Amino acid sequence: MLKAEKRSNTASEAQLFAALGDSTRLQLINRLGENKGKEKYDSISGLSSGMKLSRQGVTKHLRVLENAGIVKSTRVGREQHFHLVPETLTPLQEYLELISSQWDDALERLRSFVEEQ
Amino acid sequence: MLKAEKRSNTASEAQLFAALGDSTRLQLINRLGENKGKEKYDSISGLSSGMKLSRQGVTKHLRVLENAGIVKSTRVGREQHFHLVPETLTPLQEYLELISSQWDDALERLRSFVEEQ
DNA sequence: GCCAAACGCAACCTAACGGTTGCGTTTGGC
DNA sequence: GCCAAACGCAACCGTTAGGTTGCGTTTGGC
Repeated sequence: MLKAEKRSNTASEAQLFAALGDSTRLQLINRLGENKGKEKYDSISGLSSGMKLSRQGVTKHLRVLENAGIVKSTRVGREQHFHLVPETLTPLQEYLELISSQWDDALERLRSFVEEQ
Repeated sequence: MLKAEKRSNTASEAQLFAALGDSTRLQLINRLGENKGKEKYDSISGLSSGMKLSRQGVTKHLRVLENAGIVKSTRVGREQHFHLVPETLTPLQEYLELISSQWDDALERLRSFVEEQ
């Protein structure tokens, strides 16, 4: 097998970050996190109630999250229930940690370089 | 002083995520991480060389990153040097961890609920 | 069996985004 | 002192994103 690329696929990470880059969608994620298991709130109508925008607006945002793999949905009768898929976000956590650690490493190299002078 | 909100400001987090939600900008961040301290690559022209888009295109992306606080710049003569500010990203790491932990908690509550039956 | 709830589809609109080009200004180096 | 490098500003363009409205369809409950 070929070795994995050093840096994973920035395209898919960009898609994930972009999906999180909207405050309405972050609100939806918050609601799904807080009300996990409470059926009343994880349907489209349930999630829409209390939001400022229309049901169709909420639907569009949920589709974005679903296309990114951040949520999944199941149909139950006439309702569609959504739930989080937090595993999808772990590559982002790793990426953010990588940036920080790279920066730390660079700082370390710089420090030792300076000390050698 | 007032206590901080339970959930930080989703608006600024959304802005940060949005700034990361573009593969060109992730590339720029990667370059700034890899070539930290190498002056040749942290200027606008340096960062533009090897990219597919024009210098002005790169400039616009750098401004987005700068407005979000992910990079900062300093003027040195006729060049503008950019560097990462990784601290800006820690709220995002915390947020992602919060989602995961919330989900775990909810799972735990569900499990104990089931076991009580 | 009928009505309302929950949803999908599609058209439409405006504003923002990603990108380019053209041109002017400051600055470094020979 | 002159030229080219590095950059800022502004106009422009096509596409996408966020949001609405209208209407049709499936489904649950009384």
